[in-house]
Amino acid sequence: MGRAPCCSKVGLHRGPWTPREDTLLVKYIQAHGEGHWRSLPKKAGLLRCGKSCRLRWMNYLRPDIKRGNITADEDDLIIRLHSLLGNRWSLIAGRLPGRTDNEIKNYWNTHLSKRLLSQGTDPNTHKKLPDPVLVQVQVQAVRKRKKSSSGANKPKKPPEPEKPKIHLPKPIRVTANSVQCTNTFSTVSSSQGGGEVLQLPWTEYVNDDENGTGFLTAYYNNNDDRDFINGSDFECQSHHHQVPGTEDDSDSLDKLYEEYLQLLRTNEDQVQLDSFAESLLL
DNA sequence: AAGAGTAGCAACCGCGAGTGT
DNA sequence: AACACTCGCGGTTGCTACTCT
Repeated sequence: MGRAPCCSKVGLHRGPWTPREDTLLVKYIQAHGEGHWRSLPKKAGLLRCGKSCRLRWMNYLRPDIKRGNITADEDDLIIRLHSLLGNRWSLIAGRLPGRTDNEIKNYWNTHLSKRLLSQGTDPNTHKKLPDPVLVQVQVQAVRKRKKSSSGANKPKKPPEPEKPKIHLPKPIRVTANSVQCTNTFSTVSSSQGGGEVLQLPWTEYVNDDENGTGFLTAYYNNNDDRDFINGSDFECQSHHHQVPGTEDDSDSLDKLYEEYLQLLRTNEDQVQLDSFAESLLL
């Protein structure tokens, strides 16, 4: 990506993680816990730098992550928190259980900032844009609409109403039918041959199921450390479950949201809002 | 059907803060 | 006080899928 590597990475893997690498990482963290990222790759048998391992774990493999389907409430909360906190994604993420800073940052950059712009709001300051800028933004939006509707001969799909985008985890480059998985893992005993089964929050390689929800299940056994590139190495099990520790997520979201609304209703005083923002920082 | 353009997002990077020696 | 090391954060990049022409 154009920059010199931050540390010596001779012989280290880069780019997308393979299922095998994920499995190794998850297994290691299950056994030894998080932390000591520097030494972790070596101990876990990974040819990755510690940073990469940490990132992968934090943004993708952690059991309490919920991915996709950012709700309208969450949308609103993100916008409000951003107006208070700015680009402090980790703080914002901390107020959205199961969401990662990276996901929120991406979601902001690709959706919310554009939406605010189109509504005539500066996504950085959350203030109304000055008219000339607003006009420019609107003109651009109109151009874009014209452009996208100009090939109007063929029957087109109806214009999508600000679609609530469903974020599926990015698929790994293995060809197979996809299914959306929730995100957790757990180790259960296998009914097939007594090997250990590691359930990963993976979303690909597995056959569709009508709910679009399932686990990727990677089979392990002690003397067969498979390379999971081959999709046939997986078995998908459908599960519907509560992500651990999130059963009152909506509650806490609601509470926070209510708290904020209350402040807005009862007091326009910036000092109060600031102190609310301060409290979020703690 | 094919190429060009765009959107989405996982992963990378540098930097700064915190901590230990 | 100075240095080394680790970790976490926010900005950026590049790959892939999708859409348009």
